[in-house]
Amino acid sequence: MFKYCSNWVSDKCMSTKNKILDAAEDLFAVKGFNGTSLREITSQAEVNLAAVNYHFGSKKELIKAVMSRYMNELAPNLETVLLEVCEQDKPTLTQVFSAFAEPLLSLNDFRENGTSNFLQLLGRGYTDSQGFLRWFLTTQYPNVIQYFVDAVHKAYPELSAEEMFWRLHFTMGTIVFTMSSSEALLDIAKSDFHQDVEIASLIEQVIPYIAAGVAAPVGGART
Amino acid sequence: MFKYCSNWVSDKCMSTKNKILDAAEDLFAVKGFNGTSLREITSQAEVNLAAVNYHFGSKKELIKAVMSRYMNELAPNLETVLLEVCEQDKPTLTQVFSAFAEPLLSLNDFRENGTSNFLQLLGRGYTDSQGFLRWFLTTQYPNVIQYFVDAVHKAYPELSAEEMFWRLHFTMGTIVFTMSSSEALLDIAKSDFHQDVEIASLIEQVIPYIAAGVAAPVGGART
DNA sequence: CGCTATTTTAAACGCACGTTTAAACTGAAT
DNA sequence: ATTCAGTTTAAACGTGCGTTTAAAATAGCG
Repeated sequence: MFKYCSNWVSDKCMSTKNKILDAAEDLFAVKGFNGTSLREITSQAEVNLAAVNYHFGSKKELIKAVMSRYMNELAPNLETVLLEVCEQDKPTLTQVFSAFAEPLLSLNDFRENGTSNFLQLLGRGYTDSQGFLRWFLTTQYPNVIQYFVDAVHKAYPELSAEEMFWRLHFTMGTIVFTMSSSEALLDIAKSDFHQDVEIASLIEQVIPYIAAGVAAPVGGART
Repeated sequence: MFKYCSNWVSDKCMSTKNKILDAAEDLFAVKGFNGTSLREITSQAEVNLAAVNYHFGSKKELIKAVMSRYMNELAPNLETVLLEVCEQDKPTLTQVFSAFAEPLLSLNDFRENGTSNFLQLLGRGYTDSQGFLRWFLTTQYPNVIQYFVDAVHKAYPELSAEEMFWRLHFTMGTIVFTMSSSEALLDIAKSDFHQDVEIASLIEQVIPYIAAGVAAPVGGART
């Protein structure tokens, strides 16, 4: 009775587990964690309702598993590119933020709609469930955050720790909010401007914005 | 049997209605709309469970009522200051965004913790309940949005409509996300930097960030 | 007061949720 | 063929939700 089994188990189990993860991911991204029931998930995954509790233990553990699948794929790549940026003498903020683009976009090879799904999940996790996912991410993947802070500091050393703290959270807000409502926004943009905006071009649009925001002069100077 | 009564009704009714609105506002801000039950609200308001459905008709209408109470207070003030900014020959983006500060902060005279409560509610409304509140706000208070767009356009006429659209949504994201997690962030800041950060100083911090973001050069120039 | 309209109350309704149970099934090793 | 761990299944459990009901309490007014 090896409940909550890991990845070495039989193919049949893997298939069910992954069917659940795939369905949960799609539904969580669109309707949020609280807004998605296990019955919806198991129905879309075409597995039995009890399978979630059998394989994952609880809904909360399923949420963690969905996020971990992405973070375990993404974290090493992010650490690599951020360290690369830090090797330069004087990186620019645009370089720092642009470094995120490639690892994020490569999530599309990992899963269909991987990039937008992951960013939407990130957005959900920050507002749903009273921040337990923020705790989960910051404790499970501290290196990514540390390397990022180091890179920003190297690009803009005049920024004090407090200002850095706030501006990085503003940036997180920009990304996370934009992506969690990206579906609606892309629809509006499509109908208003008759242009097909992809998630990649959205990332391109947001980089100059956050780079300029973080680069804003300190101490009340005016723009 | 005048159900769903308006404001001309007796004092007793007003009292119950307002007790519900006050309790609902506080709980919605902290736990979100989906995360707050009518039983929590009526318990905190010290009224009967059925009072919500008697006075407001449904939970959804209660949510609208909570938001309307703020927007009806805020919208005229915002329209005034934005029109004032527009009267200048060439307003700066910092002036445009700074114009929001005073009306937002005056919500603290309207209700205790009015500013942070309202901004948190705004954040909840954009991610909870699949955007029905976004529809509600944009259709009920279109002038505020229009005047704001006009002011930004006057401050930065080179910005194309598409870029304006995205940058304003990035800005919305920055504000809304920051404020919806402001409680947690202010706690972290307090323990990390041993400084007591108020909502007012948070607004001061965010204005240069978003002003610089919106002011970022167009067409892929580097910072 | 007595009548009426309004508000408050306690209780229940039906429903959907996450979770648990125990039996049925599966497939490989003995 | 039997055994048995691992997996799937149908059914149920208890809980909490938004909402409804009908009776009781309250206020306004002749």
